[in-house]
Amino acid sequence: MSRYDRWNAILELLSQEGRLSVEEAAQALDVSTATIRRDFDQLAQQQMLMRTRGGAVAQSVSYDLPLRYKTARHADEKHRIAVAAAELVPPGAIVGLNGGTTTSELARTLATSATLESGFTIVTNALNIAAELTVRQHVKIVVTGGVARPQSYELIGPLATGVLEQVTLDVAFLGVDALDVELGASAHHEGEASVNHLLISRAAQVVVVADSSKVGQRAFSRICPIGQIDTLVTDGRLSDELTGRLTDAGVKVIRA
Amino acid sequence: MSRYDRWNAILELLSQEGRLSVEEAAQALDVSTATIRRDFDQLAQQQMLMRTRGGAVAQSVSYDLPLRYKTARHADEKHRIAVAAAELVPPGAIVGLNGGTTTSELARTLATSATLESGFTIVTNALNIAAELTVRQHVKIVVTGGVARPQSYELIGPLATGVLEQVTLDVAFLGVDALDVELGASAHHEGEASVNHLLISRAAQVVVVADSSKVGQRAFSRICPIGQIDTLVTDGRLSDELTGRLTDAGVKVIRA
DNA sequence: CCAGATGTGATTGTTTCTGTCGTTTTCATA
DNA sequence: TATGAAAACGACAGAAACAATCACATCTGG
Repeated sequence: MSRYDRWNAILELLSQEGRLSVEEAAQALDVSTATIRRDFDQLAQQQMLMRTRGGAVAQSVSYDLPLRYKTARHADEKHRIAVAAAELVPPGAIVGLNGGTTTSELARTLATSATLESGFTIVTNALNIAAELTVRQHVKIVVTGGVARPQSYELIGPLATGVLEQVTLDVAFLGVDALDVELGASAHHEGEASVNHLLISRAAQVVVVADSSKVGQRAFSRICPIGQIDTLVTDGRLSDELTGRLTDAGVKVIRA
Repeated sequence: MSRYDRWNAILELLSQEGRLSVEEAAQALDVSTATIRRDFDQLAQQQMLMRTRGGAVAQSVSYDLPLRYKTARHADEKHRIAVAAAELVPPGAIVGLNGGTTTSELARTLATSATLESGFTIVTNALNIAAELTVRQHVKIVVTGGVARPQSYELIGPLATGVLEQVTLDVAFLGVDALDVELGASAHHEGEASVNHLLISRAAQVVVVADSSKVGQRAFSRICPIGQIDTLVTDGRLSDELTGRLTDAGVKVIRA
């Protein structure tokens, strides 16, 4: 049983009862109280719960805490990509993020970054990112409106574009389904592509974050041509050939 | 039982009675009078109550509890309220929901309701509700944009109002911090009150959902006068006297 | 197979909380 | 104003919870 399983179990218990004592948790999960204390502290650090003397209380108004400790595919690559991308953000910046697993990981990394402790702003159309980071006091979360799309948690449609037209971003991080030198960035869903297109058009700088398996692929709906992309942050597995072609097209490639 | 639980209980007793003696509190919570005195002093320091010799009295307006005190309160009442409120929604309706624990419970109830299996639409400014219900295929989720407020997960500000102006609702369910016959509905935070005000102004029918402890209370910022409220769904503990006064004011009261 | 990193449990000293007890302050009444 | 009872305060002690540390087990990549 990994630590993440235990964390999930703790959050599960906590969401049922509203509060949980160190002793109870230790018995329920069959570990020592020292471990539970460590877990509580770490979860509290992530704003998942509130520490009290002798236990912990549920933090948010939502009973159903997000189950964020899944063991995902390419987790390691995504994490490295996120760390490298986070370094591009100066304190106080206004950052745009669309939906996707890589951008979600990036959002977490940004929220826990030491250099950004003084605060910054995230503008996003991804519900999961917004819901997860809302509890962090030093991050201002601005959400586009719109209709929620179940598969990706992204908000799309005219309401989303209406809000995006009213904001300006320092840098937009774009998670994509596919990135091709000729076609540019693309997504599976035309509604997402449309909103993502508008998101990057509001940004002074456009950074695509994608693991190397996405590069060279094409998806149904085009987001933007390759020329609008300033930077690509990907993992080290990207071939030198693809890297060269992207660089020739004017994209700065960072292989984390 | 942690100190925060005790503080919760003290504030709970205090809001019911209006005043509370050291001796009463010590008996009710089964701790020494010394502890109660310490608690009273600490709560007074946080402006949660006013100290008197031998006891404490409630503040005139209720403040937003700091997050750390909050535990799942009145879970059972909230569930019954949610079930009763859900019966007011016909299939295919467009339903507005603001943030709060009661409306969150209502959202879950609506999503699992058998009579609504054919589908309906939720318009909300509550991130937690949106994030939780997005996965349900038969519910269309429309989210207002805006800036996320950590304490309540509500989206507020001009971006939120901009989106709300573009929609029309069949029925709006309003979770409130306080409901008073003279003052109407009110919230702790002026930004929330403003958005909530707009939400109900877009609705053909306005239903307030609140457990009985909220009725007769007043909070900082007014949402709307009592005349704009069509129905109140609350729990069975609401006194006949308060029920009568609300009915006289034109509000249909449902005690679940 | 080893070196290093990570996670867990036990031990030990430290902090925090709470109740008791004695003293001081406050308030009502004579 | 004096007085006595109730309330509040301050100091102390015991208990519970916590933090720091160390030792051991497990895992991982070379």
